Amino acid sequence: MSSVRSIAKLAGVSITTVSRALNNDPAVNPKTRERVLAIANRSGYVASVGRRVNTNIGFTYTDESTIAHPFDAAVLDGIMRGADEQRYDVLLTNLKRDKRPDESYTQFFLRKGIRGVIVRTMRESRSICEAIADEGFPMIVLSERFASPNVSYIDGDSRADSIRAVEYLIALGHRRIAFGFHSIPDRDHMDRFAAYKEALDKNSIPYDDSLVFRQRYTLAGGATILKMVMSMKSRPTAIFFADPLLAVGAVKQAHALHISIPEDISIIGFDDTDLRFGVHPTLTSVCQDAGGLGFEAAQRLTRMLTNREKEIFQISVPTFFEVHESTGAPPAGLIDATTSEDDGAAQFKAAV
Amino acid sequence: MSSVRSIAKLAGVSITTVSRALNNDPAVNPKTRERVLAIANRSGYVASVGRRVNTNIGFTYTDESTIAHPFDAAVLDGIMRGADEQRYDVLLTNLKRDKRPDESYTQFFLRKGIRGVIVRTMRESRSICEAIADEGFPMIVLSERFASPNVSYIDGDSRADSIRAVEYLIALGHRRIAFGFHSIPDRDHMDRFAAYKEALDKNSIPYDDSLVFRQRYTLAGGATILKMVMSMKSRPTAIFFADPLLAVGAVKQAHALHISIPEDISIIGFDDTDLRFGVHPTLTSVCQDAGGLGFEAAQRLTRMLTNREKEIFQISVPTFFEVHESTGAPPAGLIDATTSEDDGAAQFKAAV
DNA sequence: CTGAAAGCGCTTACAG
DNA sequence: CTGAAAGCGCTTACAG
Repeated sequence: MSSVRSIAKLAGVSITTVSRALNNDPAVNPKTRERVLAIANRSGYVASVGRRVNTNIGFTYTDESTIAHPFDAAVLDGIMRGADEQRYDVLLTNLKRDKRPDESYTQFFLRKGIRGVIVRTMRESRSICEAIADEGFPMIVLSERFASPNVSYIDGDSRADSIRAVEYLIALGHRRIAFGFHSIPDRDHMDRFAAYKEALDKNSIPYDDSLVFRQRYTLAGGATILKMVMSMKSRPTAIFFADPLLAVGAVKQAHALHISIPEDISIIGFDDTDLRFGVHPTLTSVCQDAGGLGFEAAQRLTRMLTNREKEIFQISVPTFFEVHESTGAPPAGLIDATTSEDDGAAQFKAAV
Repeated sequence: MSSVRSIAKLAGVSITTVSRALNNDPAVNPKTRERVLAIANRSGYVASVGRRVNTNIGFTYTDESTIAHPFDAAVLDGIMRGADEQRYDVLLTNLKRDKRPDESYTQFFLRKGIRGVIVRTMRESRSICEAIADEGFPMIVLSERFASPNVSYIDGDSRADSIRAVEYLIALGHRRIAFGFHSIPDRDHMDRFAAYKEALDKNSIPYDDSLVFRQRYTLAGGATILKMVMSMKSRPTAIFFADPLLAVGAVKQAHALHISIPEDISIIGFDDTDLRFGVHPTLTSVCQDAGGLGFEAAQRLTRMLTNREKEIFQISVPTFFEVHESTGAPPAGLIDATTSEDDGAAQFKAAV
């Protein structure tokens, strides 16, 4: 391996001069510096000590990385913007892949050159976050919540707006409202499911298990839910989706079946980014600013590192509810579901 | 700052023992190790030398970071998968923000702990890539091409498929084919524009400047192009978009105007990810596997680093052309544009 | 299981 | 503008 010593030998100077050249000491003769740097670069020299700054925060997955998902991409973009102020860089790592069984989390992060970490975790790996917090390593968990007072987190709170969304449908006259979510029982989706039930309850609409649809969070999952809803006897007149892709997939399927939104069915989506604007009609949605979550997490973490303080953050950022064009009054014939048992299925068959 | 010395003092052991504990030497008494690690973690100890591995590649922007764009997000996802095999991590950095004027690119990267770099650049910053290559630092430029034989790059070659796409429209009977692209003169878009012209030329269709539309790469830009096309006298019967968002925006606008695709107008999009599937009808598209580009770049770079070889890669990955539902024969009344001067504008007005 | 001492990589005050 | 020497942070063969 290349070192100051080997470079000094090749350049015919002392290690002192090599060190100075590498650190841009103005005292060094420019020609000497040139020669030294050329040799250093050619031999792949890497300082094993010293000047190398260490201003990385980690964006770390406990399990598989899912960086291509719109939510994660937006979060990461926010993290980069948030880390900018204190001039930190962002290192993407994966605990599952690289942590050695014999090292602590702190050791793992320091080995990677990480001074603080933003963690993205699945439900089953929550204990990892608690362990990192117990070690005292600077950390913020993204998009989860913890009861323990020493685990920092930032998450979006979609509960109030999910209730608002369902009540908006109720105010428009809807009574049979379907709920679509994905089959991974993460906190966000369970929150929204609870909110859906709470909104029904507050408005004395009985909860009906047959109106709840679980699918993989894909366009096909959303399409499936739409088709199932439209083929039901006394079908729902609205669907509230807790997942962006499901909502988009449902809209796409509606077009394919010549079902009009919102004339035939109202749809409310959930959006972490800008997907609601990519379809027609623009989706009335509960919206979460994923980039904002990442920004906030990174800014707080890096400020904490700069100030060398130790703080615990437990922050819930409320979502916001946007009304667009995908919601309206229920179709006249279906307002009272009990008196028009078969209209839904009939209309669906006509559409197909 | 915390060091082996200060920790040794606090723990009441020698620096030797501290070093061993930090490196998980099995010879250390577990209780001693516990005590040392606890102190190390508490005092925020960071090894300034030694064991810290340095297996980072950089994903570096020369200008602004655009990580939230679907193309970049997909690329990064591919990079992470590609870096996995050799167990590299990915550090996101920005040359514009952090490079000191007095340091070489190599020094910048080494200071950041980066052993090789994947560069994303704008047209105006191509010279930076050449400078990095001249220094001999391991690098692959993503999604650009270079004539210089010592600059490594990997890019998607969409030219052949862009010609194929336009010729597919011609084969369906289209003669007036509009071209929509964004206003940033990057290589990709200029390539596709050239291909559009070449396809017309090969088929003896005169190029018409008024059928070429430049807009910002937003949904609104695509919507504008669709509206402009539909309101033209002797309007085009098809549009080929060189940008994903423009195509999606056009489809959305068509729905809003009750214009049917492909019955009223055929649309071919360009897709770096999966956007073509998110709309109805699924867009016939020239497709580029952005994740694959990132994967390939990262895998080759990290393998090169592992093998300590120096290679130059100049790789063009062909795109692929997918026919879906957004293309069909031109509307009967508009097949020969010269005989139906006003049909397009009339139909548009009726739709509005 | 532990430590004193040697030694590597690096930087820097001092001398020229 | 340069180098010999001192010194820091760290690791490790050797001794106990």
